[in-house]
Amino acid sequence: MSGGYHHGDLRNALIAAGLGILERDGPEALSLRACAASAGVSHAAPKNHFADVRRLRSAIAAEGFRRHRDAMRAAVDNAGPARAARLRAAGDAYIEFAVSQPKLFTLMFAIDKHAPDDPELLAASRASYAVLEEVTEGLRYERSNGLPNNLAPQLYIWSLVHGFAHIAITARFGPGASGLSRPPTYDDIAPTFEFDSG
Amino acid sequence: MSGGYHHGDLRNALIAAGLGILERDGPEALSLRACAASAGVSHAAPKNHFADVRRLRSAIAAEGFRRHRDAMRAAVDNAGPARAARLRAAGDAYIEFAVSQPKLFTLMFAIDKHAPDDPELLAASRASYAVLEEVTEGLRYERSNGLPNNLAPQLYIWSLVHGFAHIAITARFGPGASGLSRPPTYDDIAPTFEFDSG
DNA sequence: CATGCTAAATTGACATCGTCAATATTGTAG
DNA sequence: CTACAATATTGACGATGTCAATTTAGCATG
Repeated sequence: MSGGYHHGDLRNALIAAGLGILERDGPEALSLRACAASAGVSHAAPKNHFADVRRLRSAIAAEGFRRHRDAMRAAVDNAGPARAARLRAAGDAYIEFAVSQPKLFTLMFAIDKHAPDDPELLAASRASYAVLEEVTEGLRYERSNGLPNNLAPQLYIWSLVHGFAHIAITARFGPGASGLSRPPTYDDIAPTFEFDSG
Repeated sequence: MSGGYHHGDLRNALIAAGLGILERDGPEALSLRACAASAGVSHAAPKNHFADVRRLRSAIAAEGFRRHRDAMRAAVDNAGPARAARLRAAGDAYIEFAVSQPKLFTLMFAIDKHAPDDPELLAASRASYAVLEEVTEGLRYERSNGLPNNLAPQLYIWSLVHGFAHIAITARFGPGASGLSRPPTYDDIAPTFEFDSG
């Protein structure tokens, strides 16, 4: 079946091609036609699997979120039972993923380039967030500055980690490349937190 | 001079047109030709002022950073002398800017769409960061979790605020729209900090 | 085995975009 | 007044997303 008129698994082949093109040539080169060519099919073949370019990008972003989740999942599972260690492992994996694959990470959060209603992307991103929820469960969040404690600690941690990762990638604005001469880690920003007893 | 063969101030007119198109029709519509048409000139006229599309986007992003800075500057100047109030004002302005103009804010940090060496953009972004540096000066940053304190409090605050703003805009991944039913503010994430005496 | 249906891929076309080269126009310095 | 430099126009090219029409292959049904 391979090489014939019918590809067999063109949808996944296009996603794989897109991941390669994105990594190699950047987001501007990530076109429907380039993916088609890379997969060895004609320029209009993707139409049968993706309604438009946004759908293809959404599918690639969804694959990015799955890998993002897998990276955090593996790191957490490898971190032992201590909650602080698990949180740190997840944060490290989050940042490491972003820094090692900045183009994919950027696409994952480039909402303008997505299909606004892609259920696969929604599910994949929620699965990724679920790991953060898991490792921040039972986190106590006390502030002594007298301000109202409006936000869940999950969102606090996520904001901190995500912002740091995004800034490390962008490296514009402020001291170049976040002012670090080595890869950034969760320890760089880890705030003071305590878990509930147990 | 207006309406004639020579425009007079086409460069700024194109930036203004671009800001309008970005706000109204989104980043996909922000094309060189659309800006030219909106400014009432032919499709190739921008070539005399911007070498390519990336230069135009960089100029628009630079204008975004100037407005971003002005918003924080005004908020800080309006916040009185208390350091905590000034920090809060800057953080609020940062987040408010991002939420009220998400497309412009996104473009400002969309490094892939910029000219990598635009000095105007670099200067504008640094000026914006300078406000954050100012309001975080003398901030004490103590952590009791035994982790190394690697990062300057400026970068910690910036990561937190930027991440929260970016997440509030993206609103994908995790609880919809950051789980808030009202506009996010700096108070939502303000950590416990103290300033040096004085 | 033959037949027809359907999914999937191809070709060809079109509008739009960024970019370039050639040309035309204007303002201004000499 | 004249030449020149800056700026704008026109026309063209390749690349892209998308659509319509067509062709092919796999599969079920008789």
